[in-house]
Parts: sequence; structure tokens; C-alpha cells
Amino acid sequence: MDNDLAIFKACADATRLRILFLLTERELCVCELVAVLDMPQGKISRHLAIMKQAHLLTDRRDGIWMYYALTDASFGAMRHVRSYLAQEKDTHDQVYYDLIQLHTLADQGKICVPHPSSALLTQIER
Amino acid sequence: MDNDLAIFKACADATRLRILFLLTERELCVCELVAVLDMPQGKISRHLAIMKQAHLLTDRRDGIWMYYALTDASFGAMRHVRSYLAQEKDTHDQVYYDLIQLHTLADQGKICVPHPSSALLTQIER
DNA sequence: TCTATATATCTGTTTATCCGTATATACGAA
DNA sequence: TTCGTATATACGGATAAACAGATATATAGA
Repeated sequence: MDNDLAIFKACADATRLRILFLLTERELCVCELVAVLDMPQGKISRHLAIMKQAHLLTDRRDGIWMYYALTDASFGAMRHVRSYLAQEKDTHDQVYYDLIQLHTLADQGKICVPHPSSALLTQIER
Repeated sequence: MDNDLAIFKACADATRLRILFLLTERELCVCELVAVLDMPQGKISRHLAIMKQAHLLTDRRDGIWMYYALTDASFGAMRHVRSYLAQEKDTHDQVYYDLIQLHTLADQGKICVPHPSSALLTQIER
């Protein structure tokens, strides 16, 4: 039950919940989250570490960027968290605004390149 | 989102999680929870109040007893909590032992009478 | 190697949470 | 009203969590 408890604790914070909803879109790197949520980078990293420790998130490094994603576990509490995130996504204004902010910033190329494959492309375009 | 946050916070405690799993069986009065969990009454009441405030629980008074039950809300985060409780109930040893304890104590009539209708009966039996 | 950028972690402080204990309230019966 | 039982709440201390800010680490590229 300790594992489930850790998952509930990891969800029991406003900032972390906003991050989780954002990650339902796609994997995101830290600088994207910093830009969208407009919070200090250290704060974002700390919250990501907590959720990673609770096995809510996985991370992968691509060059200088660290990408975080929801774990695709289809068992235990995580399965229910995932269905919660998917089904309640549209019901919260805060999530709506955060997603708009994400897409706006991404479209403007103002944040670190979303997909590593397009990193080179974006640099060439400048 | 504040409401969902309150629900996650209400689930993010070991004692409260045990109470929630016990309440999947049936509504319970405070003294039953005190007996099963073997914890101070004030502590149980405090946790119940937190969950009630998060709309996870409803309460009803029957004479001197207060009965608490899971809210049957079929929307929002509560719906997912309910499906979590139902589906993960069998996967935790702690829950298993708590349920045994509940049934044992109830069978022995050592805790406050579960159903108000049988309260009189039990008193007559003594 | 050195530099710049992205991310992680440490430090000190503030705030929130949990607990034991004590007390207050609500109800039924006398 | 007074008593006994069940429940709720208030108080103070201990522990944990969150924060801002500063610093350390990692990587790519020169």
C-alpha cells in the first residue's frame, strides 16, 4: 500500500497536478514546463523528482534535455491516475489555459524544441 | 481543480486510505473504525472530518452513532477514487487484515452495533 | 581543455500536516 | 436536569513538505 500512498501524495500538490495534466499531451522537457508554468527551474525539477520517485513519471535524456513522460503502467493506482487525467482533462480551466500556453509557446519556438528530431531543423530556420 | 486536489490530499495518508478501503464494505460508525484500526477516537474523527470536507465521505447520525460512508458521486475525481478502491481492494495485505478484523469484531459483537435495527436486539441478548 | 546551456541538488526558512492530549458538544436515558 | 456514552474539536509540539535562492553537475560544441 506504500506504493499507492506515494502515488496519491505525488498527486496531492497543485503544481504537480498541473504538470501531470500537461504530460497527457506528450512528453515534455524541463524547460518547457518551466516556460509554461512560469516557475523557477529548481522548483519544477524538485516536483519532477518526487513524481519520478513515486513511479508516476519516467525520464530520458536527449543531449542536454531531460524529457519526462507519464509511465504507461496499466496496473495498480497508476492506471486509475491515468484514466483520471485523461477523463478530467477537459473539465478544469487551469488545465485548459496551461495547454494553450504550451501550444502557443511551442508554436512560437520560444521554448526548447519539443522533439529532438526537429531541433536541428529549427536552428537552420533561424 | 481545487476540489480534485482536496480529494488527492484526502487520499494521501495511510490511515485515511485504510478507512476508505474499509468503507468499501459498508457504512461504518466511528467506534467501529476505532476498534478495527486500534487508534485513538480523536484521531479517527479528525481524519473523517478531512475526508468529509473533501466530499469523499458523507455522514449521517443515528442516535448517538455517526455513520460514515463513501459518497456515491459518479463524476469527477471521486469516480476514479471509487474504482481504484474497488479494484485494488484485493491487492493489499493491510486491507485484507483490516477487513478480517472488522468481521471478527463485528461477529463477536465487541464493537458498537453495526446496524441500528439490531442495537436493541443486542442489548436484550445481554 | 573551456564555455554556455540545461538540469539537479543543496541550504535555510516558512508553511502545512500529523499526532497526543485535553476539552467541548450531542444524544439518550433516567 | 444530570449522567454516561459517542463523537467532534481545540491546543501545542514534532515532523514533514514546500519554497526561493544559490550552487553543483552534465552535456555539446568550440
